[in-house]
Amino acid sequence: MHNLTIPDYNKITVTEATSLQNNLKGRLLLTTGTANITTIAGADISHNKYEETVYAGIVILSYPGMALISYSLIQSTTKFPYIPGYLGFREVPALLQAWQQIPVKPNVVVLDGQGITHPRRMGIASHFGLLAETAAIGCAKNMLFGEYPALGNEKFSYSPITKYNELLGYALRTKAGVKPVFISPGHKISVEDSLTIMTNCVKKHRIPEPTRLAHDYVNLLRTGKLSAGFHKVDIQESLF
DNA sequence: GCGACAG
DNA sequence: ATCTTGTCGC
Repeated sequence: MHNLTIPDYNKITVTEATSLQNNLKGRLLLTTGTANITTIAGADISHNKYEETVYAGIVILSYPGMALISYSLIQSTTKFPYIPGYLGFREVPALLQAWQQIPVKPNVVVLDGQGITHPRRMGIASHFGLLAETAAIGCAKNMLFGEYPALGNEKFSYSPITKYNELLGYALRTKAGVKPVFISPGHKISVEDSLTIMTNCVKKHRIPEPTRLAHDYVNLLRTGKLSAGFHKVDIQESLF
């Protein structure tokens, strides 16, 4: 009585997609369940312009050390175009494929996009978290929904993202004088913990390590420098 | 109706 | 997102 069938995203219409988002949002859990986090993943998609082929990847790092442990890469295709507000329908299917070939799942996954800072609270992080049944956080480079007051120019300055007086996430300055990133919980995590966790993932770049490395690795797959599959990283090699 | 609009 | 050269700053 609570299970709904997930349709084929290659055939779904935008109207049906909106309906599914409204159904899925009722299942969101915005409290943190994971007591101790020792591993965190970053997920991202890469593709060549005008092509339906997508290169998906999930990298797993130690937390809070941020050392690369392993990564899962997969090549797939999508018919769903990029439409603001519906990113999950385009990227989640391929990401779930990459997720399935990971033998030991990470404690939390960081997605490149919004979590609940979305018109129907169903940004890609919430969408992925629900379907993969995992804790997930959205870390976006740009805003989609909500407002935030100006934040300080110093590193780690932050300000709340709200909509109709409801706290949805935080704008976080990861480097002094640089545009902030936008954090929001996806699923199975709280707004406050999302900010704390992402703050611990910041190293030397504007983009926190999980999605930054995921982006680098899916591009290595797309350009043929790495092969699809699950790979373990033996020693601390600093490819990036 | 108009403007905005993750990747 | 991808493409693409130079350039400014730490």
